Amino acid sequence: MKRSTRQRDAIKAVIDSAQRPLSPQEILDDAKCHVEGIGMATVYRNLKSLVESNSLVVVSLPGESARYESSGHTHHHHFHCTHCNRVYDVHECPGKLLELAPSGFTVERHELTLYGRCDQCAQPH
Amino acid sequence: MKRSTRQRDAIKAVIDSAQRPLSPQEILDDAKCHVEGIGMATVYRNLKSLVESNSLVVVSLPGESARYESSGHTHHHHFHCTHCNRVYDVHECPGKLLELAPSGFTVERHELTLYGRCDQCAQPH
DNA sequence: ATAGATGCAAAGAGTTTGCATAGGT
DNA sequence: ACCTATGCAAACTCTTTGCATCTAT
Repeated sequence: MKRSTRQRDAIKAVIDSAQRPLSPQEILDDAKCHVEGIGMATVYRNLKSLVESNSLVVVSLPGESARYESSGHTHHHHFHCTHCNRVYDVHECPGKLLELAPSGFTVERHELTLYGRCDQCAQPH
Repeated sequence: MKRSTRQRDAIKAVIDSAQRPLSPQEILDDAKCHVEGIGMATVYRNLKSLVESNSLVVVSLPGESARYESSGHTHHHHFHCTHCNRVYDVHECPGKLLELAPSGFTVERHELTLYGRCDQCAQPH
């Protein structure tokens, strides 16, 4: 039932080759290099179905709209550059988070977002 | 320059007396009990200025639109119960987050959200 | 009296949906 | 040939802004 189209292939290719989670707009811009004329509605529709089929995961950061990255990545967090607004993967994890919650609470999952400047936006002097 | 109006006072009162961060819609609904006819634009305008004057802080959780709570709380994180959907404050903090980012990156701030079951929703059986 | 604040409605920004057509199988 | 996927535009939701009016000082 899932057909292979140039648009869908381009969207997957763009996300799979990205080193960081991409916004729908970034995906559209990159996909246009592969398929001229591709529209935003197609991006959104494919993102939705690719998430449903577990090919992609949604990256939700506080106060941000959704970004998307390939599934199958190991547990990681994100670094949000306050200057260029790009989001990077952070593979380190503080761990020991189970103990942070009040007693009686069970921690199943956690999300950590770091904010600051990425290497390309290092603080000017 | 900042005048005291019934609308602004109502908005502050609603947030200050809340036990949890409130969405703009919740704030509007509650404020209508104090000032009939108050509009959403007034809520947004006041939220913005109250945040700028540090009377309120924005609570951003992944995938959620902004909520607002009184400022003056110390640094804390949030526990989001996956069962009852309530959000609790978590005052513990893992610390040592500066070292998690890739080299060349500067960490200025962080947000941590824990997901699981709160004490009232403890795993059945 | 004056300048900031309000309510309404319209404008934006981001995302979703309806519909006719293109295109995979 | 069939039926899904696409592109466009309109619809929707959330938030912001323009403007005439109101109101706290």
